[in-house]
Amino acid sequence: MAERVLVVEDDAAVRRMLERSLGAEGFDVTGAADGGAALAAAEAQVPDLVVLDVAMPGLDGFEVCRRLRAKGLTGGILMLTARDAVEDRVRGLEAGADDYVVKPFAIAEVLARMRALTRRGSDRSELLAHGEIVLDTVKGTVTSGGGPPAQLTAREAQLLELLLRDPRAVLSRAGAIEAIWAGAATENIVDRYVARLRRKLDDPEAIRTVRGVGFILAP
Amino acid sequence: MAERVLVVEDDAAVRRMLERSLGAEGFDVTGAADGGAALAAAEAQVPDLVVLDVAMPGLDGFEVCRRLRAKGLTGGILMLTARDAVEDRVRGLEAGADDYVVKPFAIAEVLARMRALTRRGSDRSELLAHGEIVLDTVKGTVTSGGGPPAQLTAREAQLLELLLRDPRAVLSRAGAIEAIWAGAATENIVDRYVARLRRKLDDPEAIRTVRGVGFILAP
DNA sequence: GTCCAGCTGTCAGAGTTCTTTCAGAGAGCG
DNA sequence: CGCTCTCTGAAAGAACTCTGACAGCTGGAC
Repeated sequence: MAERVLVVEDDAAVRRMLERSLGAEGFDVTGAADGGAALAAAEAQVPDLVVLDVAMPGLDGFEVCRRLRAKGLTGGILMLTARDAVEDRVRGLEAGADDYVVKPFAIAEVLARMRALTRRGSDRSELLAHGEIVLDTVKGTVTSGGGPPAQLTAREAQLLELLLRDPRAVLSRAGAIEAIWAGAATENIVDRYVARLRRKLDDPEAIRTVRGVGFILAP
Repeated sequence: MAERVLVVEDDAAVRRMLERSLGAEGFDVTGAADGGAALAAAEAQVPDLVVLDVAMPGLDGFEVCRRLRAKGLTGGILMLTARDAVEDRVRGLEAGADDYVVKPFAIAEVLARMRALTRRGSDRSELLAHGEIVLDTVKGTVTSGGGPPAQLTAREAQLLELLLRDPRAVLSRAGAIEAIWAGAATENIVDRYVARLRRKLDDPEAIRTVRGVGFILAP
């Protein structure tokens, strides 16, 4: 029922982080530490999606990707590539990958790309809601309380999406920065965007501050 | 044990099909043919999930949704909307629905979304309870006696947690100061926070003073 | 190429809330 | 009654949050 995802990444810390995040999103996650393990795992149980690091000892990501496709894997393949390796991306796509995310990546971005890959063929537009707030994650617009839709910027939309994906949990500044800014930003940036969202939502109460912890959507 | 589902759909053929399919999946299904019947059924037995057709004569799905929420229904609401009515989806979500499926729908999709709804709401907060008091140690909120949750400050929450972790023991001032203030504070600080907790718990008796010894939760 | 507009991210200071102490009022006990 | 222990209001200081200002960046228009 849940989508099966195979995470292929040799760095154990990164792999565990991905496994945890994807698992929390409802994916059924399997990890593999190298190309050989990845091929074996894909054989044992065909995944719906593969998240594949390019740089690995032994079989590299391109080769794994090619072999998976050669075996007839039709699911989406998302590659993780280094920041400045433009040609790697081309090679990855040529090898049969569907999309790529640049390292260091924001979790939110990986999730968004994965959802885009699983969505292919389904006609579902991307709406996320909680209370009066409805976010269109494709257009990047929100409506709240029947008012006219407000256009959000990319960051604003990511932050609101993060809140909406887990509407009863407190989102910590650190968690938001990890998910959206890949861990590289001042904590104050979260406050800054929360303030902008509160203004665009036209309701300062829509996002509450939990002092010392983070932010949470009003129930 | 089984989740109670209320299916609200005016087309008898579709309704019966849903009832049969959901029943086969182990849900405990009740059907309603119009908005009025739905509200009555929800009153009689609060459902865990509601599957709600938007287009109905009389009270439409939006209105039913709004009224269910107004009555305090917290369970998931899944709306069935027409294919090309994006606006309807927004309206539905704004009215308090949690998700939607486009008609004509695949029964598998309805099931998948229903399972997603039952799975969610699992906000992995840590709860500590004793008697009527329930402390959420992540959000730092308490509810006591069914009232609305009160937000605690960091220190207040720490002190209450200390009491709740060993609800039958008397907590001495020295012990509390050791645990929370690392031994560096005036003993009076404990009295001060006990007083605040008594007020926020809305029950001065909830924490008793053991003269000459310390404090203990009421049994 | 240059200009412009909008988006991002940082900083510092204003604003708000929490923490802690103190002193004196209040309550229990012999 | 007198003593000790407990409770509470006030207030200073600390911690946290919010916001205006600003500079860098990007992408599009000309």
